[in-house]
Amino acid sequence: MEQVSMEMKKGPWSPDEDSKLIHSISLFGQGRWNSLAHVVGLKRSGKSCRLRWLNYLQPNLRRGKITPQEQLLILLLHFRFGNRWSKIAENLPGRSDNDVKNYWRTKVQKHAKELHCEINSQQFRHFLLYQWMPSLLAQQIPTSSSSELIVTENYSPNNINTCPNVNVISSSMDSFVTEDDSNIWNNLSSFEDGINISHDFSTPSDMTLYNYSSHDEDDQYYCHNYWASAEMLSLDEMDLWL
DNA sequence: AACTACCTCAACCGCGATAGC
DNA sequence: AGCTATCGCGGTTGAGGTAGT
Repeated sequence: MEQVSMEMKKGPWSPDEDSKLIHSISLFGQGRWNSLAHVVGLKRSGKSCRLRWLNYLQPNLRRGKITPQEQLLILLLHFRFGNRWSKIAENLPGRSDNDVKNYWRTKVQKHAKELHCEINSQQFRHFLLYQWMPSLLAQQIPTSSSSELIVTENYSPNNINTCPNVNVISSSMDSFVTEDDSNIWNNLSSFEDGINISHDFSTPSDMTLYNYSSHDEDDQYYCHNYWASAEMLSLDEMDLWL
């Protein structure tokens, strides 16, 4: 049973408490959180220590705004994992499950509320797939002279090459890939083999092909695809996040 | 400048899973 | 097998900051 005592301190951590916890972890490593707190005289529960370390003190944590590429990953991964924030956070280097959870609550749920629809409704999934995610994807463009995002609706196995109802959204972004972002970009660029994404051919009516292409100053051509449906975004055959 | 509304995010809680005795 | 301690997760809260009026 987690130790509950009147002596346990709650609320915001002081710099002194932080340094005590860091010192303790440097000596004994993570785990046995109650003991860690005790040996350096921290009047905090093990639970509180663990949370402070994972969400704030860990040296590899990223601070600041969730970038568009991180937002896109969160949306994609939420289709697959649902509210399993820690699972989603595993794929966002330097972000904690709390960061992901906070983003979802403050941004995504807010959008759903503004649209007067349930977060898990078909209507909101369509909004994510056809508006929000394409707009985020359009910001994922590496240094390039031109680029375009093509959204093809009403996909079926028979019209894969006919591309009806093509909308072209032009966009450009001069400085996308930074040192810190490169890892995330590597994840996104794996969509170039987007045909690997499995899907249910028996119900293809709302399947969508997201095709993102660009070329740089040297005329090197980039093409990234992924398939998605409003019902699900199944990435089962991708080993990217497994 | 003062007030209010909104936003962000750190921190808490409850609960289930797991490990160890 | 049953009990206790610990861990980890998801849901929620609220303090502090910021933007708008």
